[in-house]
Amino acid sequence: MVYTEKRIEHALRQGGYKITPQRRTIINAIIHSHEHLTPAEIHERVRREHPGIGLVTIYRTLEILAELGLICEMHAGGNCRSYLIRRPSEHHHHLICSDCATVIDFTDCDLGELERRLSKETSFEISGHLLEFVGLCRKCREKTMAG
Amino acid sequence: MVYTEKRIEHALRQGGYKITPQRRTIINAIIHSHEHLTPAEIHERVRREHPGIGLVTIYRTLEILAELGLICEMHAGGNCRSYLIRRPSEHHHHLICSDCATVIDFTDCDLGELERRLSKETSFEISGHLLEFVGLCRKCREKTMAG
DNA sequence: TACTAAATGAAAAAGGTTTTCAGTTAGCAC
DNA sequence: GTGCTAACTGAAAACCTTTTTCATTTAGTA
Ligand SMILES: [Mn+2]
Ligand SMILES: [Mn+2]
Ligand SMILES: [Zn+2]
Ligand SMILES: [Zn+2]
Repeated sequence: MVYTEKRIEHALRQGGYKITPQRRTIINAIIHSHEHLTPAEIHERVRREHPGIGLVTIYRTLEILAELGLICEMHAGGNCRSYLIRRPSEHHHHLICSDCATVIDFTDCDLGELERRLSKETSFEISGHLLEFVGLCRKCREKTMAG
Repeated sequence: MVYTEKRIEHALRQGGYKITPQRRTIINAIIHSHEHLTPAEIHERVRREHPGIGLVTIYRTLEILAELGLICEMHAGGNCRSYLIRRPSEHHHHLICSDCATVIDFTDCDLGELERRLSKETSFEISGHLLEFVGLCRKCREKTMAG
């Protein structure tokens, strides 16, 4: 199941939220990006099509979309959240170099069994997970050796 | 191998950093807490013993300790980082309720094989990982059903 | 004891996020 | 269509966390 524009609008209506031009534009920006976007980045993109839109509106819309489980919130280092549309087929994780911040995506996390066990033990209904590995990439390791 | 005060001080010296009363107090606060502490929380605790210490000093010390790999940096929701001393024996992860923010710790993540494979495929030297599950706890599920 | 690089704290600056509020609009009833 | 109302928007201000700057102090060493 992939979240299309239509589906997302339906979910919004279900939740008692209105469909506004601003929200449509924001949703589109997130759907059409395969990158994790920060609120500021989304604002920048949305502005091209909808100048005058406020950054506040981005925040408010993101909050609703996250609450409805339509987008994933990510927390990387620093203090920048970023958001990605929830695409089950593109579920992925990150391997991050702690030195140069290079990011490598990987898709197979294989956490199903762990998830089932945790769910059973804790009575949680688990809806998602965040997995990140941190380490040193080859370049940075070689740099360290040399220095 | 557990990070004791002595060991941490040794690591600091190795790195060319000085041991100050302020740093000692900060390290102690982190060592003696089994909770994840935010910089502000650490400041609050450290103040009791060392009034007048600046929040800046907390930030600067945390940066060094993280750089030396002596503490783990965590990124939960919101924009609050938190830190925990690195205790290999207490390596753990979180299951977080997206509604009421209840946190349940779990220890067995079993990511060794995945880590080895990623390391091989990417030539990264992996030093750590972050794993969090998000879902709804029983109480919140029941609340939703009822409402 | 004297020296120097490193560390500290106050204050200001910088970011990111949230709140407030007056004006606007989507969705619905008629 | 017309009107109504709750929801939404944008500007500005408030809020919080984190970083930078700079004058002063201190740890570690000679
Ligand atoms: Mn990615
Ligand atoms: Mn914990
Ligand atoms: Zn690197
Ligand atoms: Zn809950």
